[in-house]
Amino acid sequence: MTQATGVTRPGGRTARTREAVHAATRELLAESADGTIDLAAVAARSGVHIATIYRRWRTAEGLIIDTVVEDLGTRSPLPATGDLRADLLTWVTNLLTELAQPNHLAFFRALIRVGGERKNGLDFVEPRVRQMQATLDAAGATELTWLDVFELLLAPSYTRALLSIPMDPATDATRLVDNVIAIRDHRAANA
Amino acid sequence: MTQATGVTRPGGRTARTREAVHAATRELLAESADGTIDLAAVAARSGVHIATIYRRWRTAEGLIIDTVVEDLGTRSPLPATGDLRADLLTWVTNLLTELAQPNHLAFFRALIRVGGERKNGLDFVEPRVRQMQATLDAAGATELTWLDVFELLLAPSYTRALLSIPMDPATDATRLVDNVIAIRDHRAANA
DNA sequence: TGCACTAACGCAAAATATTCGCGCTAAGCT
DNA sequence: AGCTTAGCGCGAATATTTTGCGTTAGTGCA
Repeated sequence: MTQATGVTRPGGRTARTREAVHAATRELLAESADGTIDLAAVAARSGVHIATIYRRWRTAEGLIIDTVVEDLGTRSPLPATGDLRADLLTWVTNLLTELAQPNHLAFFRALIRVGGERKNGLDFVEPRVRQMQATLDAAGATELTWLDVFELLLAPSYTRALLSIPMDPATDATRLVDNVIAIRDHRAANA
Repeated sequence: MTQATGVTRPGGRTARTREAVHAATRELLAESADGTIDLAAVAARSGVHIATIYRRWRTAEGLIIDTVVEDLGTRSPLPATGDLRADLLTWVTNLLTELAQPNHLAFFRALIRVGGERKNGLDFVEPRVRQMQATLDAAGATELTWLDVFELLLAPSYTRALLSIPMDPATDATRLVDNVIAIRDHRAANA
């Protein structure tokens, strides 16, 4: 025996397969109106056999998550100028605008379908929250934590998008951010 | 022609079928660990042919929503004593406790899967919000609207449950309610 | 560099899941 | 009581997902 068993082979053909399927998924997701993709179509467009897709990603949701998460890494950094209100406003406005895009909604929808079974959903939200922490630190907002950001900004934004409750990025972002500021001031006063 | 066409027939056999399927769904949902049900199992337990289930409810999600929504009507009323903080605390603590139950989680998950395609998700949340409005009115909290309740209490609670982010009903309910009170005070001061 | 080992793939068949066509039963109207 | 047809059961057709098996090609080691 010249090689240990159970070793993965991420390079070569496997990498090409992965990239081809991801590309096809991105395209079909962009064309999809309801954030759903047909695995048979992914197989046809990517040239990868459908059985391979089922074996590697198990479900359409898993494939969507895997694909979109890859994109999330290549985001523009968040503002951290020290002006908490302005920074948050920029961030939330961007978020609400993005959530109108069907593929981001598809991502979160897929995430929820997978739910708590395989991964902790927090693992996906955490990178965003981590970036946000830098904005909080720059503003010296020691009264606020990532949990506040999650509860006051992320959760309402995503939930409204998921339930198709219509929203106006400018107006809604302002109210949500005002809430954060009010809570911060309230805690600072009671400290 | 002695009868107009296109008339539905909700009584008799149709009603019996509906009830049998609902009962089977409730049972299987209670037994299910991940909030998923097998339509073949529903058909077997209810004695209703599986083709009928597919025809009437289209998908497992539709069936789950239809079943759980029926139960939601038979809830205990919310407290509306005029003590806003106490009332909200009772309500949110109950909500967080309920969300730990798998079948309620299954409901919301199914709701999101159906998403914006068939119904407006707000239609399901609206009854809860309407009840909550009575609590707000009793406390004379004119600074707050249903949207604030949705954004500050409902959205964070559901999102945390959906993403399997662990929570402690007592601690988390307190913080969420404190946020609402702080925002109310803040708006009252700036009025 | 070449060889041994086997992970990952393609293919086709099997197993499940979903939809459809058709006749029959019985709900609801007159 | 009679007539019409919505809604159901049944079985077949179609679509989706899984599995077994032979082949191809990464990867470590001599």
